[in-house]
Amino acid sequence: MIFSKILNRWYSNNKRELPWRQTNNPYFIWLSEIILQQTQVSQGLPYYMSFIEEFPTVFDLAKAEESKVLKLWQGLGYYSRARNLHVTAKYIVKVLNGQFPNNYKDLLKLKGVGDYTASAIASICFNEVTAVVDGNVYRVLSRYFGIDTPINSSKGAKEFKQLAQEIIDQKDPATFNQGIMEFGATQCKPQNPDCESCPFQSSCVAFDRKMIHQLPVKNKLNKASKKHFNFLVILSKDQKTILEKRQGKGIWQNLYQFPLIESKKELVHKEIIVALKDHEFLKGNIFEVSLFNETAILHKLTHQHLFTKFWIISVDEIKREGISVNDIHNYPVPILISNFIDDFNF
DNA sequence: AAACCGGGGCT
DNA sequence: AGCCCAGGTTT
Repeated sequence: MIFSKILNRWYSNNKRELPWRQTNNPYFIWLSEIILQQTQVSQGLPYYMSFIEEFPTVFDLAKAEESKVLKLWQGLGYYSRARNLHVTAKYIVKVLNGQFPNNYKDLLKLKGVGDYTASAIASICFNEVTAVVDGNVYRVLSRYFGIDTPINSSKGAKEFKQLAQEIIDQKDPATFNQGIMEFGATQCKPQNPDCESCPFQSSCVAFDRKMIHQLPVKNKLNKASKKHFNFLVILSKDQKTILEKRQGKGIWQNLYQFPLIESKKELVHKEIIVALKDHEFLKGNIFEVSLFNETAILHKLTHQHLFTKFWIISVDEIKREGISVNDIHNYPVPILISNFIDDFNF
């Protein structure tokens, strides 16, 4: 029996009921696909619910302030997704009169939409025969066909895209695409795949050769670098503090944080005092410094390990523009900062 | 082609 | 500690 036939049957018996599977509206499908990039359903689902409630249409999203979009995205990570989501919403409203692109080629022009997302929207919403290749599809195809090309190489990307395009169901690409991803997510899992009850077992190359655990092949990634973050939590007698908006290229762009001193080595109390003397908003000011967490908090990102200390700095008054500590919850902040705000009991 | 970009969950 | 995840953009 052909691949897509078995897959279709498996999917109709095993698919999860998810909110974005109740619709073909490209706005909702686009939103769900952006949220689910690099993100598991369990993590993304509550964010999807918040977004469709707050922004029921692309017009509502386009009207919003970026900081509000980032606030709603807070904790989900890869914040360029949220910034691009907002940029694209405004583009669709202002340039395309609210009309969503209805084919792969035009979808690909949207910021934040690459090959995977364009294929997903084009197939699910418009029945276009374009195969999706996400982490699940890589895994399923590499195992089923016994392909050991590294999936995180440009050669692998081409090879698997072409293969997926060859076996996709021409009549129902939407079900095929969603089915193969769902199959990878819940049955042909990275660890402990359920081969015993798998409908593909008899024709799966990796199962036949006992190679399930060796596939897919992935090139090694670089090790995470280590950095030390010292956040300056400035508190004045009139209950004000300072938050700064992160500018530039690096992580957490356009999110807010306490003033930061970054260093390659761990800093102790004495060194912080020295560094503070030069700080513009403390120069000539009398202040006291205490350390909130004696041992640094380790915040792990994919490419960076951040050893973090929060320094509590008491001053009489904040000369520079400060914010009331009561308003601190309104700003979009990295989860690292958000956790501190909760622990500190602002 | 390689680097960069979060955070949570599992083993 | 290492690996995984419903990828895309920048360099």
